[in-house]
Amino acid sequence: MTKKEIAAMSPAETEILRIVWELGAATVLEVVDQLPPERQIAYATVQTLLRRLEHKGYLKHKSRGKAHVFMASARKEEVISRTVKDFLNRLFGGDPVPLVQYLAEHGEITREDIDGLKKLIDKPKGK
Amino acid sequence: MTKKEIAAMSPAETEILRIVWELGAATVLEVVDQLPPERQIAYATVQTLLRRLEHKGYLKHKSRGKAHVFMASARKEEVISRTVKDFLNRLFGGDPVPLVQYLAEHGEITREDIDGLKKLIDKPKGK
DNA sequence: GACATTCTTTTACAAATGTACGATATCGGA
DNA sequence: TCCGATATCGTACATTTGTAAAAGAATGTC
Repeated sequence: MTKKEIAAMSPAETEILRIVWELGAATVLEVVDQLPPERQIAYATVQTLLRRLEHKGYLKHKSRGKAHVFMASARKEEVISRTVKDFLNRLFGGDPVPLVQYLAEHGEITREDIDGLKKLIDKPKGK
Repeated sequence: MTKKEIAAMSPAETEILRIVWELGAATVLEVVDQLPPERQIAYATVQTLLRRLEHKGYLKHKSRGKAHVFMASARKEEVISRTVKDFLNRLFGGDPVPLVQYLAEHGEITREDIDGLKKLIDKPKGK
């Protein structure tokens, strides 16, 4: 625990958070329904994960009827930034090139994707 | 634990493994010396991590004098593949494009990197 | 208003993780 | 051969993680 403002999340939590992001806002059940078929975990488990994410500051919730609707609390951009950076540091010592290289070599990204990226770089965003 | 042949490694372990890969082969002390300054953990801790990595099948060791020299046991390519895939699944639902996009937007990868990638894609490797 | 239904809260618990101390073994010298 | 310096081994232990059952509360329905 270095000096991280916000507690890191576990892999399982990460997946749940992603689903909430995807849905914008979601109840426990909605998250459960969104889990990939090869990953069936109990309703109660998802609930625990959501609660933990809220504790850690990633999510907040409000009530809709009896159900809790969870939604992002921390800025997604920032969370992704920290998470990717951390991953990169641990697996590649911080150098992103081997990662992207890996993706390219394994056909995970296509030519078109790359052309798109080029545009992104040429035209620095948000300026 | 789905049906993974080899036990997943923890973040801390991942970092240690990367260092061993980087050095090719290394004693505990050599790994310790390679840790980034902002991450100072005790000799004994590194030892434990190395031991655990060996147990899980990522490393093996042989003795050089009194010291153990650790080196890769599992195929690096494969380990990276699994690790990246898992990360991608959890944080981006498996889609690599947002990840690379993030890297591009944040100046983590440059124009040149991208041009290099293009070559990789155009010329499918190992064929 | 009693019930079944649907949610949340509380509580649990084994396994994994992060971190490290103390005891023991080994090696190179004096 | 005894000593100090190095290393490893065994062990420990508080947290976090992954997973979930059980108990309690709110709701819509006859």
